[in-house]
Amino acid sequence: MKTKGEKTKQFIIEQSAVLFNKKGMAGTSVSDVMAATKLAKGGIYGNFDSKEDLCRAVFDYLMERLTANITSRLADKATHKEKLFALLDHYNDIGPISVAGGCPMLNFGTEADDTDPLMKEKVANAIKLSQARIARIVSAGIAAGEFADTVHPQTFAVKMFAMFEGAVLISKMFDNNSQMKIITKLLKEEIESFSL
Amino acid sequence: MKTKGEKTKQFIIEQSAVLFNKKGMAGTSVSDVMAATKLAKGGIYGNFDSKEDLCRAVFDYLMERLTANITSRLADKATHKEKLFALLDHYNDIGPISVAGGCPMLNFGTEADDTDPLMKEKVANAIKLSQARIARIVSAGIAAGEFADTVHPQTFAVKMFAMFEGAVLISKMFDNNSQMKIITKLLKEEIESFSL
DNA sequence: CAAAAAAGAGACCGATCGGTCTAAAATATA
DNA sequence: TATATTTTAGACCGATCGGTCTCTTTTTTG
Repeated sequence: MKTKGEKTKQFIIEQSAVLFNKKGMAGTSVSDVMAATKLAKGGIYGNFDSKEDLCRAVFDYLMERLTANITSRLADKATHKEKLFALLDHYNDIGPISVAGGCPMLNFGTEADDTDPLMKEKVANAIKLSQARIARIVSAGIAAGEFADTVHPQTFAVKMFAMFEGAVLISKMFDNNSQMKIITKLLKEEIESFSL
Repeated sequence: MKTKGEKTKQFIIEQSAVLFNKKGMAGTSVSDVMAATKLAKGGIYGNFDSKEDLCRAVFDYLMERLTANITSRLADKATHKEKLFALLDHYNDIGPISVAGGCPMLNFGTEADDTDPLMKEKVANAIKLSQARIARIVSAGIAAGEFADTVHPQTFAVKMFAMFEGAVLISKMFDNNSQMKIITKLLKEEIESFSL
């Protein structure tokens, strides 16, 4: 059974995740976390060595949630085209309203790149995994005879991922997802174009 | 003639631009700016009302520089295809090494989106201008009979810009521009495909 | 070159930063 | 239920935050 401490630790992560994703790592203070959790200093530092430590846990948590969300969306899809479309819809949903501050890879990555090498590596790894998921679906689709074997899985993954991250940034700045919709549409057309 | 104060103001902006672009707005302190400029508090606050004020000036400066750089790159290009290619090369150059911390729209935009509405609007406007420049070249290319009139300038601009911003993020996280090169290549192929 | 104006130095401000530590409270073990 | 252990509150720490203000220095103007 879960010990009290572990539950509190998880609670802190959950309550502060949105904060860090919205206001950034440097922009979120430990006092902010205290306010969000209604815990005192001791409650925070009894569960985390430092603010940095908490930041890393938060990023991991956000990526886990994101992955779980995607996994569940793809689970019941029969064809690989449907899987790719479901992936598109997922981004289409999170991009616009910035549900919890938008894509953590974009948020944490942009802040970490010149200041926090460890976090930077975590983000790099998350990007790798995200792209690998796309490439994997395309590969499987080719193997299943759904997609033309002229399409290069890794290249398409790079393209799709880059387009999305760009679209997330744009959608957030404009406070609407009109451009995200354009990007989604373009990618669906491209997927159709290499579908057999 | 330029007054001393104006020169100092410009000097502060130039010296602190890289700092803000690298470490972020929240992550850069006034002391950092003092160290970079070798000026005392009075020197900074005599020229800027607040740190926020300086941040905005820095963003404007970075965008001006970026625009000037692009303008000069496109100046001597004869065809619109060449202009688009020159634009691609520009991003290919700044993307990888993160010369001065990478794209300011990405850096400032990501940080500002949930915390600084004024900056957010500045970034949104900069994105609009960047996309408009691309769309304008494509439109002119169609008018000049260089490009097929089936291509939609605005849609292509959205796509190209999003792909680039995504590629900048990726390149920074991986500390290399291999994916930026892929993105560049894909876009060049697409431009070729609608060239007559 | 003298007077007026602008610019900058740096002491100082209260608030807040991330983090530590002890003592009390809550929980787990027996 | 008594004891051992874990967890949390919150006072406290020095450092630093963004920002102000006065006084000196430098620059501009006549």
